[in-house]
Amino acid sequence: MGRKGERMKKKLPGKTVERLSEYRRTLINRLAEGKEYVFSHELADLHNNTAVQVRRDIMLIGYSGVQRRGYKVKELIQAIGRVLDDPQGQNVAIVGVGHLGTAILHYLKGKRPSLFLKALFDVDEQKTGRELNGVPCYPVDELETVVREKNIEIAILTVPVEVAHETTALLVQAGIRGLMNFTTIPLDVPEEVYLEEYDLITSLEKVAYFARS
Amino acid sequence: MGRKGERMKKKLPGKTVERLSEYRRTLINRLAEGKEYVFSHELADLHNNTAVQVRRDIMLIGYSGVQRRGYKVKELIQAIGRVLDDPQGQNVAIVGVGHLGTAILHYLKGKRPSLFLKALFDVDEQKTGRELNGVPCYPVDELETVVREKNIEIAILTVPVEVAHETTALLVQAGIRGLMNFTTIPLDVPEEVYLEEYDLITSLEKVAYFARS
DNA sequence: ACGTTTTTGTTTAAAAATTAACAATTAAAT
DNA sequence: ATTTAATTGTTAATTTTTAAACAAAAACGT
Repeated sequence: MGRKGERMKKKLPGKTVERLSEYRRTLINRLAEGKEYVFSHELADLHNNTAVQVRRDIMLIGYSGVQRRGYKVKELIQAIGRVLDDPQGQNVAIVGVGHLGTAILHYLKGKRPSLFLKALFDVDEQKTGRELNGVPCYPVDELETVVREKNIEIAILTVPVEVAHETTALLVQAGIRGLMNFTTIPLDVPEEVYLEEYDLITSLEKVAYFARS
Repeated sequence: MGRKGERMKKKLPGKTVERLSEYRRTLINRLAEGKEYVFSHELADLHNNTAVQVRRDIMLIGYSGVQRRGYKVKELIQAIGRVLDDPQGQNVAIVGVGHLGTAILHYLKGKRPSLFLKALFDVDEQKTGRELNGVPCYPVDELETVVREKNIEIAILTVPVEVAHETTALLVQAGIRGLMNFTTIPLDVPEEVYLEEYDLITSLEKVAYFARS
């Protein structure tokens, strides 16, 4: 894959991507506070990691700070954006508008300018056929049509666990490219779909384990 | 720490703990379906990882399967429980009963027999002073008292981001041992408190990044 | 102007996690 | 009974991730 000479941005390590996303949010806050420069050790302290880690992450995206003054906040935000954000933006849907779906709907609203929350899906007729928090909600029956028409690349799966597998099949069928799974069972998707599993119970059990003496 | 001869279970790698938690849930389902044995490659297929990884994880908890027949489902569940679960159980609270807190409240209910959801906290007087889904809800003012009285070790933080830091300070003050942060800013806690950050936006940006070609 | 200090960028080393390799064992097949 | 195939347990190798080390550059103090 990727013949010699072919142009092809190399993907960053997953952990680095996560950290960059976190740095960016902190930086946006700092910028709003009028801070012009930031040192690697400042970012490190704010994120419970080391200055070296921060510098390395920033090095990987090809941005350079100025020695003895740190990184220029505004430029660094832009540099992270060039790597993390798609220039055309990416369309997102939330599938399953229960408590969790609703929470995410509110979280996301207006947070990331290059991620467009374009559709919600639910089976409850109370919810479909109208907008929730400014986003149109469709019946799951129309999922494939809507996903294709609106060119939705990414889905957040917050349906009840009983229908998780069948809903995933629908999404894959509709040509989704990325999937965040918040249900409590692992999913199976084709290789070309990027899957991120997030299991609440697992996280809690992990905290419980390490919180013990 | 840990003088020679002192009994002291060594902690497992975090990743292994996560996987064990996931295996266990799958195993519980398999047991309910009447399956008596399971092969490492079956578990692997269900969790998008390799048979070697599964065997290695199981090896680390000191359980042995029987060759050519796999692992005995019931025993493996118990073996995982001996490692992950506290014999006395651990008490948990959710701080912030918005959509996310409510979602977690419903998720958790009756899921893990050794994690006891003992209290909710909120500032909204509509919610406090009564039970929600069978769990008593207290005003945040009473946090320290209730946490100490009920011996709550673990807190799930689902408050609005603006009060995340101050609420964390309250929890630390009250002697919490583990903290799951669902707010969108990183927290700072003393070393003795185990902190797990889960950032929704970061996860979504990661999916967006890797979903791109 | 010149040395000192601070902070970056990058290389090298260390640690952690994953994967591969394979001997040992056991059930099933012949 | 003997062979064959399948699966575990564990060691070794690889890869990935994190941390350490340090030269180079730039602001600051004198």
